[in-house]
Amino acid sequence: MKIERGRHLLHEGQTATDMFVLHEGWACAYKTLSTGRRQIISFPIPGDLLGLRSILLRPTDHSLFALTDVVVSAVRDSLILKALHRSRNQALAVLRSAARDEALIVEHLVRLGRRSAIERAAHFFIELVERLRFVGPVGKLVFRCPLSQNDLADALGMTEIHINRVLRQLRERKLLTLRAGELIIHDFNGVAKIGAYKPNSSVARDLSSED
Amino acid sequence: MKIERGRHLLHEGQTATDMFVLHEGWACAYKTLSTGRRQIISFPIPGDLLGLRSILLRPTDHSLFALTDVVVSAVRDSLILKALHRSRNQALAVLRSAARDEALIVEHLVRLGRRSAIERAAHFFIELVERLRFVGPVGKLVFRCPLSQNDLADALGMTEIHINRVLRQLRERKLLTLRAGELIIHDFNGVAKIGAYKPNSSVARDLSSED
DNA sequence: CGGATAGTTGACTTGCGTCAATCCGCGTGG
DNA sequence: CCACGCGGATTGACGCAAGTCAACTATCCG
Repeated sequence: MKIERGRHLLHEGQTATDMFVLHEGWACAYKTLSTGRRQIISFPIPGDLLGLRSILLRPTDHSLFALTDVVVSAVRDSLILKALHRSRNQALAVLRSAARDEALIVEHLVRLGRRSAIERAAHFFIELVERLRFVGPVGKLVFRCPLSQNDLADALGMTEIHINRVLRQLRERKLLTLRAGELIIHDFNGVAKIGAYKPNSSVARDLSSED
Repeated sequence: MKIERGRHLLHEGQTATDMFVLHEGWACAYKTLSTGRRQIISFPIPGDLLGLRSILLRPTDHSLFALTDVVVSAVRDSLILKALHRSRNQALAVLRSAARDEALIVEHLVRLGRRSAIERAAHFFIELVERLRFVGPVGKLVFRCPLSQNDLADALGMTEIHINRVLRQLRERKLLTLRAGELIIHDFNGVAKIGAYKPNSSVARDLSSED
């Protein structure tokens, strides 16, 4: 099932009947405040499960949005319920996936609460890179990263203008460059240091629980 | 099982074998940064399940700390696994509880990302009051609330000094008073307005899933 | 060429942090 | 009964990180 860039998979307040597995493309989960400001909760990437919470707690508290063209498969809620019943391993897999989501959200919360703008950005990019599973800590690393500065601002709790200044700093200090949808890490260790990044096992998807 | 004020139920990095049901008292879940700063993730209150994530993702990514003397019962991880297997309802109950936790954390994340200090505080207190289940939106409301200004600061992502100033403002504007472990809401609607609080169904514990 | 979308930059303002006292309530022991 | 110490709360002066406002530029695309 293809969804094109700029469309929603799920709207806040909606009563969802299915969740999604993301196969290709980038999405984000976000909430909107009554003032119109947006806070991005997470950026699911291919392989992630989206909207589990939305089928457990209805109506849903967040929106899901396609940042690029996206390929997903929808999973009907009744299927999840069946999976819970079927085998302990499947139930455990669902639960683990939820726990992993939560861990990522908690990490994001800590970023927002207790770090400066540049630390937040550095920490975020390192985590992102780790999630993309290119783990080599040394040398030049290049990734596709179609996030706009506006998206980053809404995720990292700052203004567009300020994330721009932060990115400039990171670029000038030869730490990383984000341009034209491409993220280049010039100095992994340098960025990790600014972000005070602690390697975290729950970031990587747990393969053992997939069947 | 009694735990006295100031003790930990769980340490970050530890490999937990059980989770807890909180019966009496107040606790908090937090993470520590390498700089020594602390970010409080949540304040579980009686009736809440603590540390589900810690038995699913090991070693655990957060600490659990008793803010007051606390009464809990420990639940061995094997029991949870059995519960998953036993009945679809029990599996669903565990999953719902996890989802509710996550919803609360997401709400907290949005607070930190996109609200000013006074908005964060106001929003936090309204949510707290709702969780304590005294729902009446009008009149004078009084609760036990043993959180120190330091705890609040670490939860709301600001300094002790600033939360003090914010509390003073809320007091002077006759909105709420926090003193000597007692929270008094003078003007519920006024506070809710500052916090731009949207009532949220997932805040209240879901009784239907308890058995 | 014009119009939309995203990124950049500068000047100015402000919310919140930092540093440094001081205060208050309370328990303990001389 | 008073002195002392301790943890938490309070206040003031000052500085800075990040927000706001307002252009301006680059790129793409029809």
